[in-house]
Parts: sequence; C-alpha cells; structure tokens
Amino acid sequence: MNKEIPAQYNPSTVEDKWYSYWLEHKHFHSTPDDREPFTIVIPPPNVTGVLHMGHVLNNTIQDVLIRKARMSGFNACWVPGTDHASIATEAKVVRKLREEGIKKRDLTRNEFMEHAWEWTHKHGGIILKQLKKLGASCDWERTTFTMDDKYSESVIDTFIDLFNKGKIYRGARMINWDPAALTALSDEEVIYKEVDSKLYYVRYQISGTEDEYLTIATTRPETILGDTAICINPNDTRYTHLHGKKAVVPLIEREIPIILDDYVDMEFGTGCLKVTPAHDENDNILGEKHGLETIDIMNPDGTISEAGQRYIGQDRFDARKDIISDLEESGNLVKIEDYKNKVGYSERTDVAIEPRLSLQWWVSMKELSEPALENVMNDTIRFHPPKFKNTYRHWMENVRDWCISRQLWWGHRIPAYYYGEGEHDFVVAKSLEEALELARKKTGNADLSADDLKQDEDVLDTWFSSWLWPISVFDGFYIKEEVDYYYPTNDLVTAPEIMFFWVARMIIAGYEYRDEFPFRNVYYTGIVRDKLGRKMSKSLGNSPDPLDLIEQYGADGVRMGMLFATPAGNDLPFDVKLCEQGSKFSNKIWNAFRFLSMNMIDGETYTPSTEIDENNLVDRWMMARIHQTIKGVEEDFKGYRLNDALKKVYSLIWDDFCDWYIELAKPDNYSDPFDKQKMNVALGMFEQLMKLLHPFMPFISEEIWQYINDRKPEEALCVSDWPVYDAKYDNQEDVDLFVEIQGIVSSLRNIRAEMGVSPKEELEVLMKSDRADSLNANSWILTKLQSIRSLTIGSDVQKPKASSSALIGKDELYVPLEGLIDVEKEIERINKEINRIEGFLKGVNGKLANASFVQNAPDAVVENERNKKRDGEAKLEKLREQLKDFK
RNA sequence: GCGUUCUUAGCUCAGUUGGUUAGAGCGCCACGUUGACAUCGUGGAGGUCGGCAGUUCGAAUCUGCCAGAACGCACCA
Repeated sequence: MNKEIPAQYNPSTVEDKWYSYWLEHKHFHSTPDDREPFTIVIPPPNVTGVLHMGHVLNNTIQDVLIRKARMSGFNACWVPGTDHASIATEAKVVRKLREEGIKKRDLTRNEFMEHAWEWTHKHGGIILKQLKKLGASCDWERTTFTMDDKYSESVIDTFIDLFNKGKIYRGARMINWDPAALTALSDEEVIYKEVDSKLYYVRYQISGTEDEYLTIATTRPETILGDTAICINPNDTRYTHLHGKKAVVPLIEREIPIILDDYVDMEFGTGCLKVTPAHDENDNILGEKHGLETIDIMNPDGTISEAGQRYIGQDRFDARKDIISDLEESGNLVKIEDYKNKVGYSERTDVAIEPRLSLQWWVSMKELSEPALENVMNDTIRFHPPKFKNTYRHWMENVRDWCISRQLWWGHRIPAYYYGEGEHDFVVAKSLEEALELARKKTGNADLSADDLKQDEDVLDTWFSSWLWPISVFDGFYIKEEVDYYYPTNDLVTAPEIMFFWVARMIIAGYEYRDEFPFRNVYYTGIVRDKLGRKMSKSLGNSPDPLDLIEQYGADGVRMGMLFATPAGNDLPFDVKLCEQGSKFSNKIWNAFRFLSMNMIDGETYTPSTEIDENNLVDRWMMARIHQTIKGVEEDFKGYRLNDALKKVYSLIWDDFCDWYIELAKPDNYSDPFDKQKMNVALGMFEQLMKLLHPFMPFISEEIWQYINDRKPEEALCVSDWPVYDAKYDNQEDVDLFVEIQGIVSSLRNIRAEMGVSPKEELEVLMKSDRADSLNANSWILTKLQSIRSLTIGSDVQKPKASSSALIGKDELYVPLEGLIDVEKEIERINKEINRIEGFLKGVNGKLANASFVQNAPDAVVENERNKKRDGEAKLEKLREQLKDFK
C-alpha cells in the first residue's frame, strides 16, 4: 500500500473527513430490525444554546457508550434533539425585542410567537452542529424538538389525560414568583442562597395608647405595607397585656389585630411577629387559620402596588431603603442587626423570588411517584454511582405537588378554556371545538358560543414536555412500532442537578404511560469546574470554548481529556492540560503507525493478521495483554467505569505496544527490511487496538483503520465487530516470563543510569536463575533491547568480582563493571535494597511471632507470610554476599 | 437544623468481600536525540491513607466521636 503518511497528525482535516463519511453511509442511522436494540436519548439541550464543557463531558460519555454498543452488535440508536427552554428562550427573545425598541406587552400573543420562532430558527440547532464536531454518533434523522407538532400534541394529550384522571388540578397557593421573568416557578427552580442581610426592629404603637409600643423584627420591612396582624405566642408572659389589643402599622397607620398562636418562637427576635399573608408562605397559613385580610402590595414586576398605599411604583428594594429611612425619621426604627439568612433566587434569572399567592395548575405527585420511587430503590433502574439513590429517595418520599403553569407565551399553551369568572368555570380539551362541546354540557347552556370561551394564557413548564422525551421522540403516544422496539432505553447520561427536574419525572411518566421504566441505567456525570473549583459557566466567563479546544487538540484529544479524569459522579476540575495529554496520545498512536507504514515495502500487499508466531514469546505476550485488556474493559463498561476502561486501553497502546512490542518487532539492523509476516501480525494487532480505542477516540482510530487496509463503507471501524475475549490467548505463564525479562531490562537500565554507563556501552551480563532455559530461549529480547557483549544465564552462575548486581524475583543479575564501577555507589545501591528488605521482614516476622496471628488467620494467609519470610531472607543473604565483595 | 457522600503523593484520582512494608496519570529532578514519536525515551525522588479512640491476630478498608469539604432537603420572621 505505501501511502504517504504525514509526519504530524492533523486532527481537523481527519475529523471532518470521517464524520462526513459516517453520515454519508448512514452508519448512525437505526431502524428496527431483528437485532437487540441499544437506545440512548440525549438530554435535550436548549434549542438556542451553545455547547459548553458540561455538554462535552456528557455527550462524550454517551458517544462512548453508543459506539461500544454499536460495535458489540446491538442495533444502536442515539436520538438527538433540543428542548424549547420556555423561560430562557422567552427571556432572550424579550431582550432582543427590547433592543429593537419593541415591548412584549405591545405585541399580541401571535406576533410574539412569530418573533420567537424566528429567533429559534436563527439560533436553533447550532448546538447540534457542535455535537457533530465532537464526533457524536447520533441518528440525526431522528432529531426531535419539544415543540414539534407531534411532540406538542403528546404534551397536550398528557395534560388532558392527567386532568381527566384527577392528577392535574387548578388551585390558589403560595408560589415562587420570578419578578424578572414574570412567571411562577416550581420549587425546583428556586435556589436558596445564604446572604448577608439585616434584621430590622420596628416598633408599632398599641392602639388607644399614647406611648405604648411593641417591637417586631423583620428582614423585609417593605412588606410592612401588607401587614394584617401581629402574632405573639399565647404563653409569652411578656405580652400577656397585649391580648385582645390592636396595633397600628407605622407609615400607613393601619390598625391590625394582635393574634395569638404558638407558631411564634418566643426566642427569636422580640417574640412579636408581623403577619403578611400575601407575601410569606407561613404568614399565609396563619392568615388562613385566623381569618386575616390578605393585602397584596406588590405588582408582578416587583414594584409596590396601589394596595401598598405609599411608595407605589417603586421597586421592592428601593422601597425598602425609603421605608427604612422613613421609619428612622418617624422614630419607629428601633435598631438594625446584621443577620445571615437564606433567600430564594430564580434559577434562570437570578433575581430574588417573591412568594406570592396565585392561581396555578398543579400535578398531584404523591400517587404518581410511587412506582418511580420503588423501582429505583429496588434497582430495576440502576443509578451510577448508586449514592444518588439516597438523594432521590429523600426527594421522592417528600415530594410536593408540581406547579406546571408558567406566565409565558413560548411553550405549550395550557388547553383549558374559561367560560366564566368562577373558580370552576372552565373545561379542558384538545381544541376549541371540543372545549365548546364540553362547556355546553357542563353548563347546560346550549347557546354558549366559541366567543364565550377564552383559552388559558399560560404555558406549561418545559419539564412537563421533557418528561415525555423517551416516549415522544419515538412518537410513542400514537404509533407503537418504534416505541415498542426502542423503549425502554438503555442508558441515560445526565447531571445530578436535574435528577428531580427531569430524571424522576421521566421515570414517573414512564410508569404512567408505558407501565415500564424509561431507561435501565442512569449515569450521573460530575460537574466541570475550573482550577478554583468553581462551576464552569458562561456568566462567570471561566469556561474555555469547546470548539476552540477541539480546534487546538482535536475532538479525540478533548474527548480523552474529559474522560481520563472523570469517574462517574465525581466533579472534574478541568485543565486544558488534560486535552493536551489527549492530543499527545493521538500523536503517539499516529507515530506508532507511521513507523510501521515507513517499513512497508513498495508494491507489497499486507494482510493484517492475528495469527501470531507461536514460537515468539513477544507475540504471545502481546496477544495475552490484548485479551486481558478486552476482558478488563468489558468489565469496566459493565460497571460504567469508563475512565478505567480508557486507562487500560491507553496503557495497552502506549506501554505495552509502543514501548515493548514495536521495539522488539524492529528489524535487527536499521537497513533490514521488515519481515512481511511480522508486519501482518503487527497490523493485525494494531487493528485490535484501534477497535478498543474507537469508542473513546473515534476519529484517529478510524483514520488508521482505513490506512491499514482499503475498506468498503460497511467495513468502517465504527460498524466493525468489537473484540471478544478468548482465554486461549490469555496465557499467564507467558506474561510472567515476559515480565521477568522486562525486569531484567529495567535493572540493566537502572545500573547504567546509576553508574553513569552509556546506553551504547556493551555490557557483560551474567544471571543466576532457576528458569535459565526459558530465559536463554528468549535471550534475543535482552540483546535487542540492551547493548550486551556477552550473556551468560545458568542455574549455577557465580558472581564475578567488582560487578554491579540486581535481584529480579529470586534471580540474580550481575554486571561486571571493572574500571567503570563506582564502589561507593554500588554499596549504596545494595544497602538501600538491604534496608528495604529488612524493613519488609520486620513486618513479616512481627506477624509470624504473634501466636494469635498464626492461630487465627486463615492458613493461606499464614503460609503466604512464611513464603514472604523465606524469600526475603534468601534475598537478604544474597545481598549481603554481594556486599562482601566490596569490603 | 436534618440527611447523604467524601477526606489516600505537589495536583487529579485508583485501591473490588479487612491479609502484597499503598498504585496510576500529570507535575517535579537527573540523564538522553545518525530518524516512528522531544507532542519522545530512560532512570529517580515524593504518602505514618484528615485527627482521636475502638473492634480484630491484622484496619487506607469495619464502628464511634471530632475537624473539614461537597451535595440534597427544610427553614424563625
């Protein structure tokens, strides 16, 4: 073949070439057939998002899993797609419109949706293109978007179905209000952060007195405007005199009752609690209980409403400042203390959440979540690592109802139609026509017309659509053929932070609508952090652009860098050095192949073969190492220890194949031609290595695979057969013998290094060994790797005077170094070894001298200690013997 | 506050049911280049396994307490 091989590996051209090739030949496309399926659905990124390091990690792992499965003979299907990310996308569109001078409120719903779709079409799918750069072997023909027509239909049908089953209801509750996005949020979308705030002590005058006051403590003085009671503990003797009295809210002079409830902690603050039922969940409960008035003093955007009487239109935080100074001026501010408390912030907009009483739609979770809890706890669905089962259980056992309505336009509009102002004056239906029919029936008013119906303005939480993902990507609510084949899927790869948002809910939907788990395994990735331990994020600006990294190190290098230090569930402190290591590995592989290629003879045809030379220990050893690695990698994949699997492959290629096998396969003289059969075997082994490497580094492995031989499209590496472990190659005796030879070589290198003897200097080498025959039969290995003048191996070889020595197992190695030897150094070397063994024996003897150890430990363990003692003492004796020569 | 998981070499991590004077990669130090690769090779130095008790013949591994970290849940204004 003798193709021209570039001296340096150039990832970018290679990667684009093979990715196009794979797509062209539809190697990633799957249709149901007789094979067993292996399915992964991608965690859909935001449609207008761009690739960040978390995506790189997550999708690399998925690609490794799916490529391995594809090669292992499964019908592998990795379904890609995006979600519509209601809040995030709407916020982006609103901002863009604002920049153009357009206010959302000036647009109709339809006009806004047109802008939103335009935005989506313009920015949508960028991230999918970026995934291709990474090498993701998705079935792109299956690309799904959560707002596709069919997908949307399944979301709406699910809502209707759950409503009809009584699992969805509409209700007024305290919700988490995002004053920036102007929408309700679910509990999961609120992040509590500890903040340095202040505790303000404010005095309220007791009604009907001139100078009697009570003092409350609050962190939110602006809510004073909405106070409708003061609450004290009935057992608090300090305030018995206040029972039945009233107090006056400062600034607005509203008279409010003083109520009694043992909810109030007498120890905290002053023991007097101001009650604002419209703006605090606990206050709201108190309000219900005591029949208090609820005064909502805040507009949706966080400004003070008319109900606040003063500060109207001011932002809540500006109003707070003014209220404090006004309170101070009027002498009602008693004191201010520093105080640490936790404040909820919106996950998306990062503004402080406003607890707010609001009419919203809810999913009743308790019953729905039962099978989802049970089947994770009993390992029907396996979490990797399993520690996350605890977190999951805790959440599921205390699951609260899910607020699914959002006051946004971008998303799936709630299919509820209102015909009146009453709380129950609505119907839920798939279309206006159906709604009308239902409404007529419900009201008994046959004259009701379409104009009398008004559809709910709100949309559904994005997660209410993505929880159907494993079903709806196969159109599984309407057509059974594909979903029955691909569902349940095999692996889900995602971040632990969306365990509740998404994983738990997909499991719930899976049991509700398929009566089966959506995926067998959930692999939780770690978080990609920077050197300071901070999560990499766009807002912090501490994340490299993955595409820059791919350009610099190649996708293979980046993939390997991400995987190499990432055990499942553990965070990854990212360092570009890891990618550099990946690209160095690429170059190493490249040059190993380049070496073979340079030794191919023009016009000769080579046939890669694994029919090794049975008389060659090195061939047998290398095959044993390959098969040991196949076995180990297989086990690692079963346990989702991908980094362990990669390390094994890395070491096999670099340490075993490059450092030893290739060195020993080289012709004796540089000018000698490479033996054809040897070349065939080396290429055959290289093929095995590329197969094992492919899931991790798909591009360079395919490139070399295609260099090794001309391949038809269906013979591409990505669809070739995964190597199968064969015990007949896994000969431990060969491995042991080779390891001893490696030990000898290593000892000779060590002697040279410490004695300052050049690698080219020819040595006289003698060995005393019990396995002299085996070693003599393979002495060519030693003479090939070391400059050796003469080699004598026997069972009764005597140590020459003035020689440096080493022990390899029980065997003794001597190198006479007359004239070259540094006696002091040699004595030092031997003494170092003596010290080591003496320390070792001390421990062993200690154990054996302990009667209870000998009595209680298993026989095999005791026997092992005795062997250690015997071997150690023998070594010691030999070393002391050697030392005598120098004294 | 409650719960979970962690703490092993300078860094990032392995260490399977307690039984090899604790392993890897990177980094560090020394030496090395008539060609596969300096994006390399060879050799070397680094750890009383967070602390203290305990169980055991024997603990990095099991138990308890303490210190520190991360995550989850709840939350008193």
